[in-house]
Amino acid sequence: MKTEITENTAYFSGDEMNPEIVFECGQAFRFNPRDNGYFGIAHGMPLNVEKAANGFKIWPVTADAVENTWKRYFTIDKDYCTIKKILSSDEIVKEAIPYCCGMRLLMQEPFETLITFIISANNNIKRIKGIVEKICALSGEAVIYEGEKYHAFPTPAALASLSEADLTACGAGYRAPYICETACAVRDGFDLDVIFSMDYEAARKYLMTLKGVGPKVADCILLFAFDKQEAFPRDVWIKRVLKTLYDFEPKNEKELLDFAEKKYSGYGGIAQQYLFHYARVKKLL
DNA sequence: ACCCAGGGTGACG
DNA sequence: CGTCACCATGGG
Repeated sequence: MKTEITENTAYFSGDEMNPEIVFECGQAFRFNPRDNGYFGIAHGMPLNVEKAANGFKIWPVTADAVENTWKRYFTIDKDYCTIKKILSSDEIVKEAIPYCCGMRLLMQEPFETLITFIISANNNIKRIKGIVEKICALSGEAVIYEGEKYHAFPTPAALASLSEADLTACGAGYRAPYICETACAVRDGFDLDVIFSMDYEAARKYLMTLKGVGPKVADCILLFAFDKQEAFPRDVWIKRVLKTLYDFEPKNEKELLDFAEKKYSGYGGIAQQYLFHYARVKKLL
């Protein structure tokens, strides 16, 4: 996509981007509707995101932040037009694509993605958002924007300093000890950035050594923070889609990954995201 | 009261 | 390797 910066606003054009789909599709939990777009905190900075001519705009930004942070966050170099063409060879994804106009996968911060998807286990999106906001208010650094106070997602050290009781009070339920243990592990040296240089299989195993991270959560983290497009998170919705639309019920992990690889030629994660959104808006049982 | 939500853990074959 | 009870919380 093309980038243009005027004042404190950056415009990206050349490919569709729909903030509503991007932020309501269950990959990110800290952006909410505001005016004609969405507003949230990412990388410790406040950000508005809105549709614009053949693309979208974000503000307030500096040229530095656009170059070093936001281009990457929004994966603006990824060409969804081509990906859609490839995925259209599957008739069922082809039917889902029109419902997903402007969908993009983000590259979110690894630690935030790790913790929020631990919270996502056996939970629903509305409640996940509530829990995350409470945790941020409790231990995230304050961010002031237009006179209002917001909070960054906590650092590993800040989150690790909370007690299980603190997290339970935020509504984390039985996931509280998982969050504590995993936050401590990262604070004490578990390296998340090394995952960028690992292949999908190795990265998945590595993440699953953390408490509260199983196969599905690991796939979400790999897809939504590390851009590992082979990841194929399998939640209750996707299980329904595969059964209802493909008459397919995988017996094990390998059978599912082979299916995804064959059907979606390396873009399983993106196909999955289209199907997830499609299933939800169509309320597929 | 029951069922569900972007599931994982630990125990047991 | 597969199965299964159990886990907390709030909304339908």
